Amino acid sequence: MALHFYKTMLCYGVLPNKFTYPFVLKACAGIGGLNLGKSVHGFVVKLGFEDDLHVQNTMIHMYCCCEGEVEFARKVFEGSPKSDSVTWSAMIGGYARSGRSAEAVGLFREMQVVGVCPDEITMVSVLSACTDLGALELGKWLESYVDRMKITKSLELCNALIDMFAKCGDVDKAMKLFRRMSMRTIVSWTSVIDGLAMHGRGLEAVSLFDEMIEEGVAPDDVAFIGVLSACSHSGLVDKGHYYFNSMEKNFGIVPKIEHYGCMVDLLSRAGLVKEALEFVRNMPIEPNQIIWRSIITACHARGELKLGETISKELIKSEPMHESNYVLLSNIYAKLLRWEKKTKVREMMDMKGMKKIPGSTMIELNNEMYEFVAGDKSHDQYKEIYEMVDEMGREIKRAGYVPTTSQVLLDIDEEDKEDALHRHSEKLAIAFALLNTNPGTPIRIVKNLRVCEDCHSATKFISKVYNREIVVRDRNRFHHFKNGLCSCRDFW
DNA sequence: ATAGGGTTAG
Repeated sequence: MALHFYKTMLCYGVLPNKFTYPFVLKACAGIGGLNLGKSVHGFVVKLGFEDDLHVQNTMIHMYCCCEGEVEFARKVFEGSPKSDSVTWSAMIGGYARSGRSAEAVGLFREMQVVGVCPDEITMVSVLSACTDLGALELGKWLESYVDRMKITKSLELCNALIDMFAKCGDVDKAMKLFRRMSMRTIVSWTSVIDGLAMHGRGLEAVSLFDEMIEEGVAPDDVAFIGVLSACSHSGLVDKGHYYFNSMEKNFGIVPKIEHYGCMVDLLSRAGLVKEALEFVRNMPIEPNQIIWRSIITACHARGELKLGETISKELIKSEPMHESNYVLLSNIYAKLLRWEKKTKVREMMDMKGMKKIPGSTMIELNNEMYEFVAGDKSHDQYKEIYEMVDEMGREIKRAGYVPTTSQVLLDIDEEDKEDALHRHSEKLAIAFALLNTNPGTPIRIVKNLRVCEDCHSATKFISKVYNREIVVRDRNRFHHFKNGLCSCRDFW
């Protein structure tokens, strides 16, 4: 609409002024078309408004909203003669939304060096980057910074803090903040329910959801995803059915593919593979690949290997360029000890020029994020780290650990497989943490994929042998390892 | 007169 008026304005020969452009650029941002944005940018330059701070700020925002065009935004940002908190927030938010969280945090640090004061919106943007990184220490520092600088704790800022604490591994702190809030929206409730769900505290999540309804806050579709995934991560099958059925009946919310996905996941994880398949058959909408993958994972876990193989093959046919489909099939062959078939899957991937997404683990130490990938030797300390990994291996074996070699992708002999397992990124990160932190300090790591069976088992032993609490955030949820046990109770 | 922000299945 705004753009329509702008075009009409130009047609009639009425000259826009510098106040016009923020509106126009904002409309472009909403559409996200790069060419449109560029042509408006051209007009801005022609008319000489490019040095106006407001125009620049909206221009940065506009480029950030065009898919994958943060670099254009960065150019405008670099070229701005003046900047204020809005300029920096727009750029930091742009990086955060495009998954370039480390750069977002870096820019926030730069902002302080330059001496521009962040406001509550800047803090929301940098907090969401921090959440993505899983950097709890940074998050805590940001919270204290907000207090120190007397930045207004707006509702959105509180929500961002809750989400940060929950996703950085401290749900109890998230819960405390939530309880202290005077005003809460559905977003506040959902953030803390999701947080509890991720930590496997399903019963608490469910009771909070009930409390929300009692308080008269109507759940929306996102809140239902939260409560259903809480049921799924904690094996609350009956409760899951109850909430799913209540969606339409009591709240008039038509379940979407995500909700069906949660239900399939709930049944699959609970080991009810047949029921999950039955549920898929009766769904009124087409199941997607996510749903099939969660069934295959269940087949793998429950030993329904033939069924898993059949579905995997179908999935590869319909989505041949998705590497995780091959990984699932190859894991099934590994469990069947069909190494030749497993190698074939690997060859299929190679032929299509695909690679397994490398597993990586991040860890925060002394205000710095360190990233490890399997077999990584780029770190200064790598010799010590590998020695520590070997020592860890010896110590936990003595405590009863038996390596789970079936998930190693390569067809190599048992000893080499064990070796490959020892070089998994999380083991490197844990060794690095054991070397560089004081005894008894909890270790927090963030994985980009799901934690593998062997690392899960090894980490349990490490937590006992080295007397450390180890908190692992993987792609789906948290694992709190303590004294040889994991909070997921091996259910994940 | 104009600009930047929070929750989403595996």
